[in-house]
Amino acid sequence: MSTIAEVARLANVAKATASRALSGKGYVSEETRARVVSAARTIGYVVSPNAASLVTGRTKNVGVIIPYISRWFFAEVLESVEQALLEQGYDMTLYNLPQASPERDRVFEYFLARKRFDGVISVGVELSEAEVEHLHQLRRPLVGIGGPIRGVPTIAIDDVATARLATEHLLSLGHKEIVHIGGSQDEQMDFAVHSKRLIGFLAGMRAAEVPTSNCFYACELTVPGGYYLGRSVLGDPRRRPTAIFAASDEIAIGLIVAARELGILVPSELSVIGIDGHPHAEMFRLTTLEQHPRNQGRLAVNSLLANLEAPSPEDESASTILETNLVIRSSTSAPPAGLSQG
Amino acid sequence: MSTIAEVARLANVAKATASRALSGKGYVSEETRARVVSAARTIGYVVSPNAASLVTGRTKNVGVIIPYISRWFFAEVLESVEQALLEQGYDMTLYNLPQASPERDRVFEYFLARKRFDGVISVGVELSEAEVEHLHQLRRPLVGIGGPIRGVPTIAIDDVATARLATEHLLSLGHKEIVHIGGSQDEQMDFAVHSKRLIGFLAGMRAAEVPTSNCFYACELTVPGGYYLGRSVLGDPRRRPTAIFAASDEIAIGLIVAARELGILVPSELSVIGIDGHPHAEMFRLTTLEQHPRNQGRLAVNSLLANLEAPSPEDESASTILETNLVIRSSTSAPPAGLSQG
DNA sequence: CTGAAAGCGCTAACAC
DNA sequence: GTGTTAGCGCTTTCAG
Repeated sequence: MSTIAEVARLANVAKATASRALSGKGYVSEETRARVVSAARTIGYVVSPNAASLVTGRTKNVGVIIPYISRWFFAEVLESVEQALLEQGYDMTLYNLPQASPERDRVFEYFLARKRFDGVISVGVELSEAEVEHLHQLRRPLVGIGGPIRGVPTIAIDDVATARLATEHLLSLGHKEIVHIGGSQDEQMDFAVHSKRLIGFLAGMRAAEVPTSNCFYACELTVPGGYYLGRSVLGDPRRRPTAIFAASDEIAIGLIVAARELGILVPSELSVIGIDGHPHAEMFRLTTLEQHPRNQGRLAVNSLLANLEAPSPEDESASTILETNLVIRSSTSAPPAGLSQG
Repeated sequence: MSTIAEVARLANVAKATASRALSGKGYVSEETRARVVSAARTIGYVVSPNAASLVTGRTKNVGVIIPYISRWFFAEVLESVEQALLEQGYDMTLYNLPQASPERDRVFEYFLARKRFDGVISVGVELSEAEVEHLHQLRRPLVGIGGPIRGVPTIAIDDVATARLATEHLLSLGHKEIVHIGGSQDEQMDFAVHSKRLIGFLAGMRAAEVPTSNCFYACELTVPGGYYLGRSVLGDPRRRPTAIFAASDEIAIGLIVAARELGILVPSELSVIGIDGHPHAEMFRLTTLEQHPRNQGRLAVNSLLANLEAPSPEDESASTILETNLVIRSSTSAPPAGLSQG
């Protein structure tokens, strides 16, 4: 409602001075500044970022694109990103991107093209060449979370190494009958995460010279996905593994529910390890590798804002690979047969 | 990058004509319009909503305030709101409001005051008088989801009636030993939802003349919350109920996990009914009352945008109470003892 | 240190 | 139907 002109009038200064006093840019005497600030407070003045951005080019608004809101990992990233942005005075505009679709195209061609953002954070979205091109045309800093984007700094974990680590953990306990349950290799999405985790798993198994036939099953990356697959995989005692490496904690939780229904004790008869650090891990006796979504969110925001302050030239493709910490949230077990390894 | 002036030059018209052609407001000959549109496409022109909003007062941006992102109900509302807004060409700026805190104050006093929004949707947040006042001062339409806000239209379910319905469902199956597990009455938040559900529960019980001493327990509204409480409540066979009405599906799921660990069969030995319509209900044999979060989100957006088009005078406080449908997602059972009810 | 003036990109009156 | 003009609220030269 109130404009800077009113503040200026009330403080008996020019608009320019009021602007300087309020924004902190440029010289203003302490006395004048105090008068302006008090005038602003009196009439409840707040700058209009719209008007300001028209002249400065800065909007104090960051766009975030994300494929899911309700999956735990994404929700955590979102919360941390929003919080970090707010602390710096930035608004967060959210786009929940569907898979390839007309609506998705519209986000890139229309919404993101409106020059509304100082920068864009892309969370766990595999972008097409055309989409990356659209984003680069904005000439605004861009940060990815979850996987590489051409010419864009990225925060990510090393999926292959993480999967291998999880596998090695189970192997070190003496397990030989290990199964990996992850996303479908056909419906490859995100950053081929499904493949990478499978690759890491297989690498770990092969290094330990454990046979790997029939030891991979695919399902949806959700609790019910893991549950229904678990009922079928664990239902057959002949091919029942002693340990499972699940590609996400959601799958792992579903598997554990299925196992319990079948009377299989977790973890004594079946060890399960997942990836994420889900808050339900403890109650399900789930071992999990922490992915620290909140850290990833904060790192992304910091990186983006740093780039905004001091635009770096062309080393933009530098990516940050996070270290994964093996956190034993609960007791994984040695296999029932008690085979010792090495 | 490109401005409407360039489009105008390329199409050999004045800026105003280009504006009319592109926005569809005002008379433009079909021929001219085509020329302008093609010119715009050639140079990849997209209007700057910032500049436009400076003169029109409209921003094509809606602010959403919400207390949680990762809880299923809220995530669903958020997804549906975002989708509905996008369809209408609106951006969604998200504020994840913490409980009363300096950060929260800042959202109301600073972020929401920046005149950046055409309207605001408040999801499941109990607002203080001061906060409502701040919102009203924006002179922008405002819609609430989840509970009443003074002078604001609201989308909500009838919590008392819903709780009573759930209770009556259990009573009708013949249960007498029914317990209600909900949010703490001390940490009252949201819209006294905890109280309302307790009230509805007690009303149902009393109408059926079933005693209600020691039949309410409080916990956090999460899966672990329900789980840990369940371990203690169900661990004592002497006071074990035959049915539980949980204030949320998350609590209910946690309870079921605890029950299963204790060897209690669900639903044959213990019936559990929750509220929400959570996607995990089926795999946990959970009966649930649907709350239809996506519908609530869409209704809120429709109501808000309708108000934007044609601002209604002062009947703003009209609220929409959604009907709750009793959806039996899986089999609730009669109590083990098989007492039949008149 | 402060003021006057120009202009960011756009739309809304008002002429023609 | 279309062009001209003014101005939304702000920051930023450029004088003083």
